[in-house]
Amino acid sequence: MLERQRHKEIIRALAEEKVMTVGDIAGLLSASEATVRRDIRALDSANQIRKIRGGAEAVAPAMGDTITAPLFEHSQLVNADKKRAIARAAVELCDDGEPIIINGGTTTYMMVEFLMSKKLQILTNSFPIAEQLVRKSENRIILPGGEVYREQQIVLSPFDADIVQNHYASKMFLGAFGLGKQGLMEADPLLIQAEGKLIGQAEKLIVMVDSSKFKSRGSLILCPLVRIDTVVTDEAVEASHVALLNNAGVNVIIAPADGTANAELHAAA
Amino acid sequence: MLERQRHKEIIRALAEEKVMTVGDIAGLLSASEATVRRDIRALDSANQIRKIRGGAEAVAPAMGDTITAPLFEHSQLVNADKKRAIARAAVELCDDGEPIIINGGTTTYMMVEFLMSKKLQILTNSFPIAEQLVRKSENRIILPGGEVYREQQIVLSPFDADIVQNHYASKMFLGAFGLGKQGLMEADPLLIQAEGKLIGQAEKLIVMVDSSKFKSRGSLILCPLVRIDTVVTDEAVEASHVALLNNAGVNVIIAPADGTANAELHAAA
DNA sequence: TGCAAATCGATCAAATACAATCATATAATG
DNA sequence: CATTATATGATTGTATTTGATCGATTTGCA
Repeated sequence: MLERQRHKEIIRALAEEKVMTVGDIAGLLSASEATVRRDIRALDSANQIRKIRGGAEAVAPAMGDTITAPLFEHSQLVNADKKRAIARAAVELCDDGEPIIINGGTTTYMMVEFLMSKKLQILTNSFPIAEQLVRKSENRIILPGGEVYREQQIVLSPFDADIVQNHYASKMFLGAFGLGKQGLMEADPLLIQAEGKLIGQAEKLIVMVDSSKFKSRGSLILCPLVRIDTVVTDEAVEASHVALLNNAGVNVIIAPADGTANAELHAAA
Repeated sequence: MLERQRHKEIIRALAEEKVMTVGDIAGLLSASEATVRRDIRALDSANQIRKIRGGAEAVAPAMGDTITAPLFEHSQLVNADKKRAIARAAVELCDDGEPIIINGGTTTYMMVEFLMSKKLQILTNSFPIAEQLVRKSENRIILPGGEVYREQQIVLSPFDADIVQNHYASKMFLGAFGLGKQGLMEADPLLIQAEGKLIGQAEKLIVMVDSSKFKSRGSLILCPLVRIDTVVTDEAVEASHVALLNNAGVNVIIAPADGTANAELHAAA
């Protein structure tokens, strides 16, 4: 049977059964389990079905149209591989059930892929992150109140009284425009405002920056280095930058490019 | 049996039984108690059910216009044509630029289609409404802070301090579980709280109920009839119900079934 | 209050499912 | 026809899940 036929049949069968085991599907298609696993993986990455342990399930039919429109444009493609590796390493720092905060941005958005199988309590101002995780994961999602800004894709309110004040997390993940000895730099005043609100509600700050961010500078200082607990970056980072961070008491995790090996930890002095 | 199947089955069973022991669930699933405990813990941390000593209970005895997830698709089909007509008539009441509030629910969700071409300032606790309008319209979308409840598809917070306090709207649109001379009825205490928060921030209440809602009753009174400014319903509504509402000072708009003709206004006495 | 029964979480061994790899079969290409 | 590319199925080692057991904790009842 052709691959295309199998895919169609799997989707059709799942529309009825909702959930099927690998064995069930293999029997239905008269194909080996290995092939079925490959089909499931392919259909899952195409968002046609959802891969679960033991088999597959139909994608949760939401109220409206199924949405797969691009959430971000260009900047997501810049250093995408590195950002993905960084995101993977960052998610590995989380334990199930842990309350975390995720600030909006293209780098942190890459975490979604790895958060799917987690069960965390996630407070995020990122509308796309919330959207994906509400639909496709079992994480508890908490949103701050405010207006949804389309350009930045974040939820932000100019008011102080917000339920964010009632939440506390062990870790907060955030990207940045630049990172240097002055601290964490940002360029967009709106983002500064959004991040500032959340930073106070987390114990440890985990900054996710690809190595190019050590060069670029933002005009606005978000927080000093000492406030940062860990920086997750990629292999291309210079040793001097790692040393700078370590001296400021910041741990540095270098995410492996291929994602197979373990992340390398450079503990602060 | 697959983990996901068990989870689904547990949620489904709890929707009926409200509360079950670990042993009951283990028997139902033909699984060991250890496994059931693990499932309960997982579903509890995902906020799908609540873990209690000895077993588990449903997280909310939710019914009414805001509906539990599995029923959501189906209930959207119940009276879909009427709900769509009602939604169209409701949206026609809005002028561009106007600040409005939309409460979550299947009836109000039908407004999305007609809101696409509008440019309103919309405060809504409905996650799917926000999702659609953020992506496909130019309306300004404002969300209250809180957790996203998957069953009800709404954003809700147990805390009082919320940016909702800083917003005011000329109109609030909401569905209901029932509507009678006692007032607007709802079934879920949590929803009462959520709706109550929003109701205080709006000048005029516009209730959207198909004619079947005049029969059904909720156990909880959300607000008295006099608080309601307008009721939008369908052609099948009985004259006595219209009279009842008019006598209480409530305007009644009857949405035409085909949507071509104009809505018919029965002004209050 | 104190005791017994029930429930819970942690731990561990067995069962199961997984991804990766390799060999074979099938199809496409020159 | 030979060769390359692709798809399939089997195998292997690893990771996850499951169910049983045991001590700790909580609950119900006297």
